[in-house]
Amino acid sequence: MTDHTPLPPDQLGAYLVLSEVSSLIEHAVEQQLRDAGLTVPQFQILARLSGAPATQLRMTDLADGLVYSRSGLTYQAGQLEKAGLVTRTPGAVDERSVTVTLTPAGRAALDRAMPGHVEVVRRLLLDALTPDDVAAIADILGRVRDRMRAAPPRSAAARPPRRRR
Amino acid sequence: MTDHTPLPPDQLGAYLVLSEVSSLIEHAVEQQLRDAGLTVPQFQILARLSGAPATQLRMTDLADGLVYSRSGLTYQAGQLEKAGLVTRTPGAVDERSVTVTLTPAGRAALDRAMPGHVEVVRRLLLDALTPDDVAAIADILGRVRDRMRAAPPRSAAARPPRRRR
DNA sequence: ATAGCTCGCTTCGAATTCGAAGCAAATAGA
DNA sequence: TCTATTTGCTTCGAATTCGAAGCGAGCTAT
Repeated sequence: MTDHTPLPPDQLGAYLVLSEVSSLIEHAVEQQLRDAGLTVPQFQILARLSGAPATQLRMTDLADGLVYSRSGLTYQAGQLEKAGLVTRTPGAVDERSVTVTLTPAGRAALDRAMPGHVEVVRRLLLDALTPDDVAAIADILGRVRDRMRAAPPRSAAARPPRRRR
Repeated sequence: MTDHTPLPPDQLGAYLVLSEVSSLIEHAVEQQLRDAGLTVPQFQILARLSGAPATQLRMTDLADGLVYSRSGLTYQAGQLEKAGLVTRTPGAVDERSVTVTLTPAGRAALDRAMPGHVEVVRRLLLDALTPDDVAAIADILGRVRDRMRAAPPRSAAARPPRRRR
């Protein structure tokens, strides 16, 4: 009953090493960002905003792309707002939506955190990669990502019908 | 002042796609394990125990390898013990250490969760990889991991001197 | 226009996370 | 040996996480 054909060792190994490396990087990044006074999710939010037109996005747009729970995003947006790194204003067209905008202070915080962030990623990951490696990673994992994104990952399929009492 | 030579786009891309893919996999795995009544850290602990001699390890051995805080491990070990999946006994040789042992119920829980786990990993990751891809991932990320493990990642260097008052 | 759904976000409570501090056993140094 | 340090783990409090439930705005079909 517990059959399901176990994974071949090499496939298992590839999976494990992928998890391990990204865990280690994430934890190192977390550590570094702590020194800069930001958490990982906060940094990700600011980074996304900084790349958006007019440095603003709706909550929903932030949620996609960030692998994050809705309520967690609300919480972190609140934290960022409290810290003055971001403003939340009612959506222009849709009264329900909320537009999150990067403030100058937010930009500054990001600029302050970024060099250390880059340094960590470079030291832990990039310096160990040849240009060919970089290309291979981008190619292979890019295909994997596209495949995963195609079959809706988390937000979709969620929200079961929601029957009314 | 904010210089530090930004990352070349291809390197940045490789980093981002790596993070993204592993995040997506982790969240999918999390979801699947939830159905099996386990959390990710619990599953990882059980999995490591199942592969250890006599299916037992000391807390410290568990801590290394798992990217996890000490106290978090204590917490999860407590949960697993409460659920009867694991026992904690004082270490045989060193009175301070704690030996964690997989129980038959723990083994059963793992056996119950594993097929679904494998299925998710296969569907999301492995089915998208050619044998060459698998080899490339293992090779490249294996090198990265070794390099990271060489320069102590988290447990080491921690514990600053701890001066006595 | 209006009832009933969907959508975007927030609130809620419970569970989990972390780092710092604490404790006791082991070990090293004198 | 006896004192100081290190080591292995737990406890503590605060912060963050999640999913479920809630709320009101917007659609849609009648």
